[in-house]
Amino acid sequence: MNVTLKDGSVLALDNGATCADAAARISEGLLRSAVCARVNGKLVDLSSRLTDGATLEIVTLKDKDGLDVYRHTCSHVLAQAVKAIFPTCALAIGPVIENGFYYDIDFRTPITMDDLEKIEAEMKKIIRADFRIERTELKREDALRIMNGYDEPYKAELIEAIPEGETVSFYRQGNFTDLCRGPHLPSTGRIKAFKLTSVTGAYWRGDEKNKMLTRIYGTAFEKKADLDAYLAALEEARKRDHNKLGRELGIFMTEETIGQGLPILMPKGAKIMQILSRFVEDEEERRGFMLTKTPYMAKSDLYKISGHWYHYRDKMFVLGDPDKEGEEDVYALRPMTCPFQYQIFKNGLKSYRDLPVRYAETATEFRNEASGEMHGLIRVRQFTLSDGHIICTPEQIEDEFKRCLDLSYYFLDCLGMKNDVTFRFSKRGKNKEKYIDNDEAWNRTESKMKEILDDIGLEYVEAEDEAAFYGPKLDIQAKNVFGKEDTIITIQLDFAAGESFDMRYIDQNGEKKTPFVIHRSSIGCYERTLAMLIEKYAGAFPLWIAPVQVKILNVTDRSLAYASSLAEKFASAGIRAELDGRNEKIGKKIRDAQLEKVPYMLVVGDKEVDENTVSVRSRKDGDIGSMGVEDFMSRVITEDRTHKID
RNA sequence: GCUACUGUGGCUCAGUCGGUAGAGCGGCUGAUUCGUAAUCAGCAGGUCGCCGGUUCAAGUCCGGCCAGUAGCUCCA
Repeated sequence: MNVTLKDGSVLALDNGATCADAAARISEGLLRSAVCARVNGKLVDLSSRLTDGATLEIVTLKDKDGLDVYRHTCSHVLAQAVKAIFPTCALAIGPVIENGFYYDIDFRTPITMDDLEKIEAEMKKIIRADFRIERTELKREDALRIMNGYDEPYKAELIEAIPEGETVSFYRQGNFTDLCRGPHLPSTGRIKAFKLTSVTGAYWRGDEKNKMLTRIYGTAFEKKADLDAYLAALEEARKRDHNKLGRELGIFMTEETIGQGLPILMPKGAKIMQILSRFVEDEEERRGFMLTKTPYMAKSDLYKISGHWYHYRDKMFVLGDPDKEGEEDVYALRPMTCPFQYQIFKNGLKSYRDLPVRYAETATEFRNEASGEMHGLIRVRQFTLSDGHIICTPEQIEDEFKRCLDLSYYFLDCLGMKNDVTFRFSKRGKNKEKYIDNDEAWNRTESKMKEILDDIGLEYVEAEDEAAFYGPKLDIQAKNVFGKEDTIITIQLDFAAGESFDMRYIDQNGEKKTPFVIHRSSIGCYERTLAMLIEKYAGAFPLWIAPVQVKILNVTDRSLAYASSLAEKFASAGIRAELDGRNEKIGKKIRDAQLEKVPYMLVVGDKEVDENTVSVRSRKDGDIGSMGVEDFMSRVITEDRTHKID
């Protein structure tokens, strides 16, 4: 029989030949590095038999799929080791993830990090034993009986989800057998470098109503050196953690007597937020937005109209007891700005000529997040959102949506984050209780958004069950140093607000019409965006964002008066400068300014005083020589105005 | 909220078998006036997260609470 290889050549093989036989025919080296095979585009074991006319590609660790198979086998080795040490535990699932794998296990008794070492040792034994890994297939009913017999309720539940009459596959290595679709490495000895990285909890099937299982995370690489490099890179990334760096740099702090999720922005953090919000407000104004300032709280009645009282109340800070007091006495801190800005639209009759109306607000909002969900500046209970709403005619949706995206993209560009984000089209899910019940409107709005996104040519992923309760969203996503993805900016279509808030405008024909609403953030929530910036730049912010742009360092007391006059001059020119007038050696002052990550340091001594110059040191390039004071100032002002990114 | 872990001067950490708290950095004071990543010396600073329990004795053991970290769930 013949099989076609990836390069188009044809390989003649004996009938009944396996993928491994084919690999051996190509080269011994390939057989040694082969992980699995891709036959007719489908990943299979090396031991699987080929058929005449198939297309074949031998997959190695150079291929991401190959690495995934390698790691998946590693998760089976983990399961085998765990079963050997804790025979009474029950296995759930053990998939591959972006940088490794995990296995969810019900230990039935708690385990600790110390147990990880024991498990790793057992895994090494299994790898050394080099068990052959064999695939077998069973009828669903037989598989179910066996799993129930082994007291593996999670596996049994997985099998139950498979349609009756189908066969399911198992993989056996030594005395251990696991339900698995495969494929796998040919033997356990092929694993060369792995490490178990953490142990945490995770709900069975991702549902908080289910039992919490123990999840063991691990990773594996082709070579020990690759594993070490990965672990070192992880260490390196953690040094950029905003939650650590942000505190060290005096950007924010928390205080337990104030409460969870309530960070204090210290002078430097507040400065950055002011720089950003001024910039955002000015640019929004240029693009036709009107600034509003609405109350931080409202009576429950308002949230009842918006629907938040029913869909969102457990996340709201409610003032007063709805059960005891008259409902009109119950207030709640705002979790969003929408219903407040709608009132502005409703104030006075609107004509189609007024539309689109664009409101923007630097809006502080409050959400009572569950206690375990807080994280530095990324997830907090009080935050300030560059919030805004566009009220427009249905015909204007497309243009307005594109303008919103363009604005956000402009801000991301100025922050240097344009290439760090991905786009997510968030749609309604199957759990319809979470969403406003109106299939027609959902279908219409979701297809409208898809049409717009495709027209722009945006690359995006579609996500089920991620929409707002009132409509679909375009979420702009970014990852933190731990690889965890969060939404930083969102643009949302809302088909319901116009009607529920009784918003109207008069059209060309003198008829009352209901407008459409777009919710949008332009630069996101300032706290979260700041967190991402800290991590991106490791605290060394571009000059235009840096809370301190210039540090003036006098060499001796003789140059203190000159240094001090420079500080005043810079301040009146709008340059954020600080004087370090301490009686310290210049080396010490430079070191401190470098650690503070100030973009420019000015060394001024007798020479500079005489010549009316400054000796400039850049945090990035070191000493860059001396220049006239005016020259330096115009350099800083230019970098600031043009939002230069290093 | 759930699972696991953590909490000792402002910061980073040490503190053995339960015997009454230690360092470096930082701060203050003094000396030094110095040219591109740490000058020297002296001094001060702690209800060991909080509350309770066991004990002759608790930073150390036990329980509860608070806060933090990672993950899960949820979300900007």
